[in-house]
Amino acid sequence: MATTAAVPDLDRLRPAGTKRSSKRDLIVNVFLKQEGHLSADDLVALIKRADHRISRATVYRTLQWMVDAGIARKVDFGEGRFRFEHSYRHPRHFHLICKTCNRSYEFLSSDIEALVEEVAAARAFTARQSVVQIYGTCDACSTGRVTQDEGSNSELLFARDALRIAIATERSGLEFYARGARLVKDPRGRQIFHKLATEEKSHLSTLEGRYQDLLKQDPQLESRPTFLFFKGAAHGLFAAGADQLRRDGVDDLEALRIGIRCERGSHRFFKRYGERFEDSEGKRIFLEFADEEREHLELLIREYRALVKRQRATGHKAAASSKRARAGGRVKPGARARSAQR
Amino acid sequence: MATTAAVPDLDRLRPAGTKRSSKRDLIVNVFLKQEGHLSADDLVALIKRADHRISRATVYRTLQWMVDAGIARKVDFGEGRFRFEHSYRHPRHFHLICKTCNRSYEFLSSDIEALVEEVAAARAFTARQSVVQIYGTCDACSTGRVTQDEGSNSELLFARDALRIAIATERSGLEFYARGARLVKDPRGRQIFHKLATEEKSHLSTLEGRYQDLLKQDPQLESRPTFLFFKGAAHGLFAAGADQLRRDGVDDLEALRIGIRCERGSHRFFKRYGERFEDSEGKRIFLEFADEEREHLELLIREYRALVKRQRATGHKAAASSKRARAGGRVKPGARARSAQR
DNA sequence: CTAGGTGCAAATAATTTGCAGAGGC
DNA sequence: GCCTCTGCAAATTATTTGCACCTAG
Repeated sequence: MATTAAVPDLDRLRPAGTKRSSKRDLIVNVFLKQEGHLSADDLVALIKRADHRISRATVYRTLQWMVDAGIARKVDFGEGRFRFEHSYRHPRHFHLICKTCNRSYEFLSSDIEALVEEVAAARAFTARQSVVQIYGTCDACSTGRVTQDEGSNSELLFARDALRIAIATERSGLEFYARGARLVKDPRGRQIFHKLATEEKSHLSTLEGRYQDLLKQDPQLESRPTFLFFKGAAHGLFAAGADQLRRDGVDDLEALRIGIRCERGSHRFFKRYGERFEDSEGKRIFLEFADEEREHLELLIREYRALVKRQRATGHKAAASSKRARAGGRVKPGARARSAQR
Repeated sequence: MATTAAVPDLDRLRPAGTKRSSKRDLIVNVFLKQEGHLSADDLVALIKRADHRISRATVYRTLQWMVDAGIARKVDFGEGRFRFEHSYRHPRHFHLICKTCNRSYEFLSSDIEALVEEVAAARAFTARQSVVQIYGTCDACSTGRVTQDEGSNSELLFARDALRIAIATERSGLEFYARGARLVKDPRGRQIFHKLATEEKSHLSTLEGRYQDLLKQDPQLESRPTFLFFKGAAHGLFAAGADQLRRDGVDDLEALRIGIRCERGSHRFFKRYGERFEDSEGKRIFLEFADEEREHLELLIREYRALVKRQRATGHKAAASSKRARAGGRVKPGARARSAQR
């Protein structure tokens, strides 16, 4: 309910050449105050209660208008009629649809999205949108337990899960740098890892603070079911990196390269992932996190170059590392642009 | 077209208490001779051509009848009306839907299915069926190239891809046993691995022969796009096992245990996977493969026990291995029953 | 004043149904 | 002969539209 309770003042994002009207305003407001997936008929019934002189046709026309304005999204659950859900600040998602009670639940899975993209690519198909619907029986219906408050808007859930993912990544990053600081022998190299571990720790506490703030907005937020399913890329990256650090024969340059690889992957992932959403808190979280990862990346690259230079000056291992030095150099800040792509 | 061209004589799988009728037979035959996704109206048009005295209502009634009989499946591409596709010997699948030409393409992704199951489980939702639709523009429409012969029924494609997966798994199994035969020091242990490598090799050639037979049914079969997308479980199993073999300190018992783990995982996967399909060649391929894996599994377990016994008799490493011996023993043939669950 | 916005009733579109006659077993 | 199948026309359901009138900018 709290979702878009306050009509986004962006109510004026209305389609060009469109006039304001009190009836439409009423319909839009009633729609926004509801949650879930309303059929045109549900909405007509609600509207009639508020003002029975508003006609069915107007409701249909307004629904279409809302879809054009980006306030509503038309969804088809195979019932032979359409339903409408909030679209403003409400990320596109997938659905679990209970055939017993006809309620529907939302979720997002970046893992599924990634596979869908792969399939489309394999068939040279340009995917514009995808629909994933799981039909069956919901928990409430199969256990007969009370209808949980499932309410909670997905904007909040999305932000919560985005933060959880960012935090998990940050933690494994911290673990990576902490281990690096222990394993690297060269005092200078150790110092770099130390510095980055400190950085990560501070980011981590920022993120955790933010997570706590979010929880304040809804006391039960933490206990609500997962909305964003995700195992992808970034999670495993630092863990894998940490494993690599443990292998013997890892010199300081190599350790830095591993760090660069991790940060680059992480940055790309979050950037790309954040970009696919409509304006929302979750989107912002991903993009800001991507930025922080980029800063680490740049820091690592600077240190890497400095180290290469120093070693070259000393003639130390210079020959053995020069090829790789160039490989690391490829990842200069300018690479940012490329990261939006695939 | 060739799909179900010959009306499956199983035409008599018609719903109980139902009589035969020449009109219905006609409609069913016309439907089966078509391919793709027909709307009720498309079918009416086709029927009218053959016998214009058949009414629209009868076509609708027959469509419902075919759905009940398992000959047709009702699908919804969000067009505001339903379409119907073959269901007999035609595995459930997902769709790529071109908004430009309105054609739709089929695919199956066990990877997506697995994720969908995970999501459902996380939400305590009992999934009965799931829909995955990718909307966009198909290759033909975006490149303007000729309409490929896409025809080819999915029964064949499914069988082809099932075989490819089985072959790939068999290959990696072969690789695993071959490596085992090289690495294991104990002559007896080496012999076991050798034997299994030989087994795998013979299975492999059986599967490859079968693959060749399949190709004969459709000269272009091999070049058609992937129908079944799959990276899952079994692929990586043996590869991971092979890696483990390379670690030092792997004694013969340990090597056998690794083999057991691989075969068990592989067996479970194929069994479970085969079971989720309707009767089809692909289903059979998966289930037969699961059986072969089970035989290997049993063989390995027998050898494992024999080895444990021998070592115990010699007093060799007996103490160190006894705990693990029991762990291995858990996997007795009776475990077959359990593998269907999960 | 003029281009939207709205109500009402009629029009579509896809699909279903009641009923009387036709046909399979 | 009984019960299902069929045609036809009318009914239903979800949604759209034509048209005359209303109202914001």
